[in-house]
Amino acid sequence: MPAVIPSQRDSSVSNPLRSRTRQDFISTVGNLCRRLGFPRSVGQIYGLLFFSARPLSLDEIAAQLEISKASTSTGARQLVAWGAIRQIWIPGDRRDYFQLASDPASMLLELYREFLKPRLGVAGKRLAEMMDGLREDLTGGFLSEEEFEICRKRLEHLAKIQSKLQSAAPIIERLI
Amino acid sequence: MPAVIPSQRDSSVSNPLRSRTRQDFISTVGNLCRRLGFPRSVGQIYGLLFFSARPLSLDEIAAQLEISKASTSTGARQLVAWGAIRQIWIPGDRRDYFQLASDPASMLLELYREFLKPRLGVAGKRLAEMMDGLREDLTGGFLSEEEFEICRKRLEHLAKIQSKLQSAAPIIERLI
DNA sequence: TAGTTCTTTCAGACCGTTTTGAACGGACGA
DNA sequence: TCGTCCGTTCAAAACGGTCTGAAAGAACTA
Repeated sequence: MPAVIPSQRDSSVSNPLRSRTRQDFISTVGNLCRRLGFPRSVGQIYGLLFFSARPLSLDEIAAQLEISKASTSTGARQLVAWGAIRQIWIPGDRRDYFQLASDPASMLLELYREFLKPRLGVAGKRLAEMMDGLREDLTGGFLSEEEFEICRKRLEHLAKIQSKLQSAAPIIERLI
Repeated sequence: MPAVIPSQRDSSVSNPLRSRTRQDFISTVGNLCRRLGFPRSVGQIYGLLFFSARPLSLDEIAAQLEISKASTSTGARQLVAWGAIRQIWIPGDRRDYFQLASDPASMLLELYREFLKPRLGVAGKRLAEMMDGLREDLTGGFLSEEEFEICRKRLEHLAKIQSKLQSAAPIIERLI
């Protein structure tokens, strides 16, 4: 029988569990994620690894955060996909270990490229389609001439903002 | 007894309700809001007013979107606070009318100023506090020397990113 | 002051998402 | 081939936040 659960590791190493700052950090990142529309657990995992000097296994992460292995598994894979953490293989150990990726800025870049950038492109197409649709609605008699003109102006204004943002994209990328 | 509910307005005006493009726009903005963590109804109201040539009353908005007056009231006030829409008083009419604010870009600016910018400032203070807390945890024996050093480096990296973003703030503001 | 009209507030219903325990599947060693 | 060890997937529960109907509030008229 196994002597202890994996999370109760060698206590000769000082236990970061007792660091209050670390707890703060974990819950802060957790809340940040929640506000951004991601699962809180994703942020917690990142926060835990941020304050961990060595790679942690799935079981260790789940035990220290007191969340299920299921959440840990999906959350960790999410973070790996974003380039926020790395999966480490330790020879002779069948477990997956996770470690913070070296550069937190690269994660920001990845998130930007995955979420914001594609949406900006889609938005441009979408706006163009809408302008066409608007014309059809006018000829179809679903809009008066006056309404069409106002909507057209507003859509064009939006399109201008969109192209401005899109042209700013390379600047932002370089910034990070 | 009232003859008709206020939303059933003079049908001599061509009815934008039948514009398919408009429906698309409303649901798109609604979904966008939902993804950003705001109520869908807020986006729907904005979308409706975006395609409306004249100011609409609370009742009209609620009726056209088929949502409750309660949601409409809170949502509209939210949008007014962001500068996205304006409240119009029509002499001799006690109802509140709402109209799209002239400049959608100014709403972006307002949202940026209200949400992103203050958070950046708070984040800076927070990181500084954490650095202090980390030192305390070290002297308190809750962290080993090695762990402290690693965490310190990472926190400093974050702080660098934070200050970079904060210094970029004026650039973004000028962009919009 | 009573009555009307319109907006806001609030407790509870409701909905979508995250989280969980349990079952599954794959890889390894004996 | 069996038993063990891990990671993933799945249905269902739990949670958090929005939406609603009803009641209260505010502003005005007669």
